[in-house]
Amino acid sequence: MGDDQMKQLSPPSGIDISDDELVSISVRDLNRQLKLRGLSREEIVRMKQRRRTLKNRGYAASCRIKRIEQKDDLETDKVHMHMDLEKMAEDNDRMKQDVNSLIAKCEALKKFAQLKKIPLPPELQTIQ
Amino acid sequence: MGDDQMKQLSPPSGIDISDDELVSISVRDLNRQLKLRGLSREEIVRMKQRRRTLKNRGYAASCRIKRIEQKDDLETDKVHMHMDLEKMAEDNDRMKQDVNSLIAKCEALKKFAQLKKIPLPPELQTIQ
DNA sequence: TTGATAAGTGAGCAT
DNA sequence: ATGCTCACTTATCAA
Repeated sequence: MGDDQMKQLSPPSGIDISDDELVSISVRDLNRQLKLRGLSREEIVRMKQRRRTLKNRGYAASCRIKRIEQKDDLETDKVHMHMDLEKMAEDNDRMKQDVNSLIAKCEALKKFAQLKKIPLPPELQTIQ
Repeated sequence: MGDDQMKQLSPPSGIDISDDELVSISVRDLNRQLKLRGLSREEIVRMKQRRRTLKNRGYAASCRIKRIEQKDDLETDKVHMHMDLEKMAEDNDRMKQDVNSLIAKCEALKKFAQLKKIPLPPELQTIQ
């Protein structure tokens, strides 16, 4: 399996190509280069594996970034919903006050009618 | 660095102790065992390293589990807040209707008064 | 020494 | 082949 190049993948066997070049180059171009310089089958396999490893390194990084972003999104959502909830609760309180003051107002009007002995039509007798 | 035992940490050099035993045994007992059987300094170092690696494997696992749980918690919170928001929105709508019907009721009472030519005291003339 | 976590590696799955 | 994700290893930091 792995044997000589652990973190330092760079030039494994006399071929000078940087990690950056190796991951970006197309398969076609890579094959061309490998043939152009006469590399043994072993060396070709190793070069391909190095490429795959470098690719994997990148995939792992984006995977981590993605995970963090998703978590951030969830946390942002949470904050927003908290604000929405608070705003709605305020609206609710305000309206509860409105309802109470309107009920009081109707009561007062009806009290006034009673005081003046004015009979109200039945549909105006209920409150709410 | 690493050389012979990658995934298969178990018996690295003739000493029979399972992964499970090795991670659970105390440092004191481990040292006792290591001396009891005559292990070379090299073997002792490797055994210690194997123990550390096994421990780390466990830490990594709990780290993963923790991450998943935190995400689940966030998602659960989100669902709950969604429900709270909906419930509050309903309350809001209901109260909005209450306010409107109460306003209508007060209007009707005042209309009735006007119709009957009954003068209202000023504090009863405003609505809301 | 112990525990936690970020980065990197390989396995395995899906496209 | 490419990309993603899991489990594992290693390095590193904190307690």
